[in-house]
Amino acid sequence: MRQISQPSYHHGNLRRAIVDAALQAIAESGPAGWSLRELARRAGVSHAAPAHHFGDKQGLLTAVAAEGFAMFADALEAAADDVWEVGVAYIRFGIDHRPYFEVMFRPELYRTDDPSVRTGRERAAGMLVTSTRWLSPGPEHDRMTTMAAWSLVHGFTSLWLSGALPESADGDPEALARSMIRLVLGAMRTGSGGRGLAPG
Amino acid sequence: MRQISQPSYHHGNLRRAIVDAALQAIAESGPAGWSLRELARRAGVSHAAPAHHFGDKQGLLTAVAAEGFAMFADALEAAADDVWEVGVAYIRFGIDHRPYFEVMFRPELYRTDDPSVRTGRERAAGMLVTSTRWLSPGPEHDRMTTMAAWSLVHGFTSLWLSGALPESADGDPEALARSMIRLVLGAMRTGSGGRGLAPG
DNA sequence: GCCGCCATCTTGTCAATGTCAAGATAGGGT
DNA sequence: ACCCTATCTTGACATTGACAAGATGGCGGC
Repeated sequence: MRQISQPSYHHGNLRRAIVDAALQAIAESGPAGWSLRELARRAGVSHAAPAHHFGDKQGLLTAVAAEGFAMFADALEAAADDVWEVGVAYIRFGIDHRPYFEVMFRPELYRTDDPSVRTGRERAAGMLVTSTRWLSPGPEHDRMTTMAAWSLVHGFTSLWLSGALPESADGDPEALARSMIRLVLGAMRTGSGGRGLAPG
Repeated sequence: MRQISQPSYHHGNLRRAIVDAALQAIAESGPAGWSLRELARRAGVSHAAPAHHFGDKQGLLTAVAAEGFAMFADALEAAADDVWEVGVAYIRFGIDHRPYFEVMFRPELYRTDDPSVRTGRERAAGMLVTSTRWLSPGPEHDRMTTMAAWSLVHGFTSLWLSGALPESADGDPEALARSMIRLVLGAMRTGSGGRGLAPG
């Protein structure tokens, strides 16, 4: 799902190489534990080369966030036919694409008003709204239901990534996530009379 | 709940002043948007003065996290008699003490094995475990129930702080949080036969 | 009352970083 | 063949985190 850019002049495709180096660096030491010059060294170019493509560090992180939101929306849409699996997809994306996720939900790192960021973010938000409607006890609870389901999966992902969950040592996050979603959202549907169809 | 330290020699209480300056700087521009030298300038001391008290930047953030976890555990314990209010207290702490919260759950920023950090974190985790036991459908679901309730309130807090929730523009977060907790955890208790007593 | 101790804080320094400006390079259109 | 322009390099500067060595001043021992 990464955007294809034409081969560039000297390097081949420096823009992509820098973004990939950034993703790797973020995976190794967090979204702030690296320098633009280090990325340039990894890509084998001069220290100021990245600035040409991204302007500054915030510009690079904006590109990462935009790419991340696009991939994220794709992942959610791919599960759209199964309400529960949208939640699982949310969590799986965060864990499988940790560097993207860690940037996306840290708005002070990048320019949240970037058009391509906005597009992806709104696409993902739309998926959450439509998929959780099936769980809501009634139209007047739609917003609250969306917020609750979103909080649940986002919280699980954040806690897992931060290592706060004791379970993160051993288990398989996806199986765990699926159990949790079944426990909570299942209770919401049966317990409060959600108007959704049984998934699957 | 801030730890009391004896007045120091030249400044009065530089350690506290630096921590307070850090909290303010984090509130303004995130946990990485400032420098030790800036804090020193704010406190009116030389650029290397903070290093004496905290060693390095990570040491300062470790002190912030430790203080935060202690306050956090206190806040949860203060609500311990009411299961639902523990969740509300979790969210309220994150929003009222945003700088602490943003550091606490970002383990790459500080030394998570610091003894005083560990103490506070374990105290808070214990509160979550005991308070959510009332919601669990049965002992074999205790861990899952804790994880679900924790994810819910942590996710809400994270999303609110990141500005991702559309509701964060207008409403009162505490009222919203209370409604969400009632919707979800209430459904869990009634829907799945939780063995807890009705709160209040 | 005085003195030495030592925690506290200052000054000086160094490599590394982000960012800007100016120059070099090379592929593609004409 | 030639120039244009995107791409990348080189050079520079202020700022930063960290370290080392020196200055300051309150407190305990006498």
